Amino acid sequence: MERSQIDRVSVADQVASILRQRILDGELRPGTPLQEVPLAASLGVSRNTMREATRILSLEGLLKRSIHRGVAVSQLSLKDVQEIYHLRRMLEIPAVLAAQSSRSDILQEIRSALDGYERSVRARDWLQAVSFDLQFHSLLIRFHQNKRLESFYQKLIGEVRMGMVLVDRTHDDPERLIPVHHKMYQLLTAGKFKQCAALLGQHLDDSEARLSRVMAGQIAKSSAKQTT
Amino acid sequence: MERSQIDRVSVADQVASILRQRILDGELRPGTPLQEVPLAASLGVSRNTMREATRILSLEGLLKRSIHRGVAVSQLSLKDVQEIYHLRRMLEIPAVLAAQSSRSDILQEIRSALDGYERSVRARDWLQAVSFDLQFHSLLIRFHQNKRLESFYQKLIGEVRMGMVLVDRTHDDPERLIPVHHKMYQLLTAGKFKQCAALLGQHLDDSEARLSRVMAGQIAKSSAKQTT
DNA sequence: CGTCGTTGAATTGTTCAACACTTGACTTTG
DNA sequence: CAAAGTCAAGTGTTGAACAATTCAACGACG
Repeated sequence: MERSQIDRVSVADQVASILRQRILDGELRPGTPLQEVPLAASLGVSRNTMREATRILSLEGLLKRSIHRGVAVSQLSLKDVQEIYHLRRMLEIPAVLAAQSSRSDILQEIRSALDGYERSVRARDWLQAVSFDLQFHSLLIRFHQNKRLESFYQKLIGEVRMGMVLVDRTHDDPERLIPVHHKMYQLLTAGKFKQCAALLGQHLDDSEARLSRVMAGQIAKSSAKQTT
Repeated sequence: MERSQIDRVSVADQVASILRQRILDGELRPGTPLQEVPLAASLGVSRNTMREATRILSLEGLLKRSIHRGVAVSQLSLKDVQEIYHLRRMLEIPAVLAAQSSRSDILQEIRSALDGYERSVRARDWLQAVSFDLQFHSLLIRFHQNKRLESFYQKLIGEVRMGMVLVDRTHDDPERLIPVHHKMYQLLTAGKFKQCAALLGQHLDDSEARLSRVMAGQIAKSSAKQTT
């Protein structure tokens, strides 16, 4: 295991980060079982360290642990999607309402997330586009100025992203979402928080519907055993 | 380590539960350092298992992990208290507003938490009183019918409780809180959700102020090194 | 023919012992 | 008295071993 500079985090944390990345990038798809020995060997760490890493990710909700049956990448159900979006509405909308134009630092970051999103969409980089989209929303949460809330929200976003990367790029048009985000940004800078909140609410409804469709297809596919 | 029946949870989870209990009961006070070897030995488990347990609790926020410096029971700052109560208001008040008298199952549980609270106060059992108080509020969150929210809230309540058990029983009158909770229950059963939410808001402000006072004293005490 | 133990390999759960690395306190030195 | 060096204690990580459990294959039995 390489150590370029001074580690300020444990190896277990690093391993967790690597796996988290792979899950969120869709490289490890929901349902995929992870075996301790081969995985630990492939990353050049001991089994104990790997166990700590999987423990971290299972507490984050990205992995599901069944005793004596190993861990597997979590699979969202439709109910999960409902739950998550209920929370997103509950957290993001008040965030926007509590926003203040004075927080130009956050607004600026939102702006650059927006730019990054447009760039990624034009470059057809779906993965990066999803990242910027979710970063846009994460930044809204920052208006609450609450660390605990941010980390909880981040956990939710991780779960959303796990499903998002499975979206069929050919049938889903990411370009469609640019104007909505742009409009929200404009309303924010103009101090029209209520209008922005209303638009955000619609956007979240739309987003939920889209993700639900994906998950429904995904669940159907996984329940049909081997039909290659 | 005794195993009475069929374990459906790992030893690490059990150890985590034991430590969680000790922290929430005030047996392990904020700031207390935990050493792996003696602790593992005293509970009859290996160091690795103990590490998994502390990993769990540190992700729950009950323990603080400093690399190469060990773990210690978390110490809430005044800012932490503010953050937590901001969240409590943000979650509990909408919960009450989303309540429905039809959920008589929850209402009934609230009722019994209330009864338990009164009983504990009369029995001068401060620890149990705190438990019932916090259970009362946890039940309100149930109106959201959202598992993720419940577990997040439970984490917050754990942190609150860690501070609550340090309250000076002699200077603080737990009996004072009975009428407020009683009134909230009445308003709930009567379907007067808005009034209930308003009262809850006041109650939370009061509760925050009280806890802040405790924490301020606690922090002052811990910053003054040895002055016995 | 199908159901129910039995067996056994594979995998996870847990322990143990060792070593590397970091920290903090103590000691030495200029 | 401050800066550098020394050292013990504690954490981070490893590797190997053993126990416990699961799962699938197999065969006995009704």
